[in-house]
Amino acid sequence: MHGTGHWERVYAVVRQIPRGRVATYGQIARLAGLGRQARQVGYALHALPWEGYAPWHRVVNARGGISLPPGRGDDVTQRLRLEREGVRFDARGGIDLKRFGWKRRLR
DNA sequence: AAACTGACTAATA
DNA sequence: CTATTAGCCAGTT
Repeated sequence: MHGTGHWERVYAVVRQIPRGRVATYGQIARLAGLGRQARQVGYALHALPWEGYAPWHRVVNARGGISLPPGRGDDVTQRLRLEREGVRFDARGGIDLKRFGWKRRLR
């Protein structure tokens, strides 16, 4: 079905992430009013209705790294897209959230 | 209906 | 730094 579940809420927040910025699952969960169910955020993104429904590639884990399991190539796609938006990865394959973390309003 | 699953996080050891 | 534990909860089997 569609529109069911609170995933739409997650998608709405993800769409607000500006280009060249990234947000963590926990952050999305909080902004979406889901409290601490960061897992559900990742789950929601996995179940995207279709590619382009929301910029899923701008969501990373708390360490600023990609959480997608390797093997499907999705992780590569995510990194590629982020780099194209100007997000830099360090040697460890992590993003400096201090610089690229999405600061929702403020400042 | 009960058990299992999972693109997570934070705290502990 | 890595490993383990617990919390969280909707969707799937």
